[in-house]
Amino acid sequence: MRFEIIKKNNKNKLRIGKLRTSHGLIDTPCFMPIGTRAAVKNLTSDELEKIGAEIILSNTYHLAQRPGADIIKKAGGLHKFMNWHSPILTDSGGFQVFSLSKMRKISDEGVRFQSEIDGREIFLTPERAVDIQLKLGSDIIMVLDECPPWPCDYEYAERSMELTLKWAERSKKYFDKKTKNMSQGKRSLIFGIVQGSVYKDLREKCAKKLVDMNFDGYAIGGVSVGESFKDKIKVIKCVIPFLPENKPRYIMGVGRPEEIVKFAQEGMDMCDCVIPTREARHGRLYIYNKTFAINKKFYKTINITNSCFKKYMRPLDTRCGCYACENYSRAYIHHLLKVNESLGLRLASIHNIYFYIKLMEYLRK
RNA sequence: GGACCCGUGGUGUAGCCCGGUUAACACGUCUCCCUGUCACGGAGAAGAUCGAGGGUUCAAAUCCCUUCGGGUCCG
Repeated sequence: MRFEIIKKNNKNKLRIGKLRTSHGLIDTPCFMPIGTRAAVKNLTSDELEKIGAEIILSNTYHLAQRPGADIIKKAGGLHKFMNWHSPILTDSGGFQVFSLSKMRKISDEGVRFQSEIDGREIFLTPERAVDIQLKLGSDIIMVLDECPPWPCDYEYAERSMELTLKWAERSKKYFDKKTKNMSQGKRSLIFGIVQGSVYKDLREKCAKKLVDMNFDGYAIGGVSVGESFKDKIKVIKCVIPFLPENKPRYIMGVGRPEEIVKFAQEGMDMCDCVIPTREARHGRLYIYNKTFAINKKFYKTINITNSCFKKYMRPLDTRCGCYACENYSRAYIHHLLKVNESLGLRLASIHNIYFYIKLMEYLRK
């Protein structure tokens, strides 16, 4: 078994488990820091490891463009390339179908992007996306999907979901063919992605069909594109009953700490989000409140660039065990960000990722 | 002694020649936003009665005169 549930919470649907990948075990529920371009921005792999990150996420589209999958393959794979020895999940480029929607065209065959860097064409098909991810040496491969925008009318959502299903089928078929001779322990995992926007019947249909294809895990995509928290919960609640108990569930691209907690309590096992790293760079830092009560307001945020921290000589959080809090004051980090010193970005990122990683540890207790 | 240049938000400048609605821009300051990263990014706010005084004009940062401050060149 690649995924094992160790303990279930009797008050809610939270489940504590372990997922076995070709680069070791990860504890779930887990949060995956994002390293789109083979780096979690401003951090070394060593720092990430010390923070306690067990798995990171990287990106097919961006790496295919620069430096190119072949170069990473030549380097000995993404792990070796970036000196990260724990698992890596790679997103397929499906999110770029949404985020770079101005410069791409979708057809049944795949997605044609016009590079935002040099204008050249990048053609992703389900097969190519799998191929690239295999070259990268990804531990968890995501199928190419179309992440539809929000709001999204029913007709579009349906068409889009059907396309995502077709692509999922092609991806799985291609993946199976390419990996049939690999031993179970070495083989990457491949996850399907449930789409269908906020429409219950579409989500349901998509989930059922994907489960029939027998993926190693199932993701819920198409969230965190502008819809409300309630919509996200609604989607999760309608999808989960159709997902197998013994496979990991991944909610893509979320979220705020309180959202992650709720989703884990609904039975989600994995999540990822740019929030801790991006907001760190922009000065918003996460601080736990005195009593860690998971259902109440358990944290606050501060904007470290605010002038009130100019002379604040104590750490961001005196109870936090991160490198930034153990060694530096708010005033120092305030100063670094104000003068655009990259160390500021680094310390802020360390703190926020630590916050998220600790949150998952609390959840697993 | 003579000729000339420059004084505009905290800083650096544009606008002046050819006068016309709430004086523009960059940086700085302040605040907010960020959800499978086009992202050290984005949005907004505060802040100058244009060195001072007078004149011309319906109207002056803009034209004229005086004056103060800073600078350049010639003797």
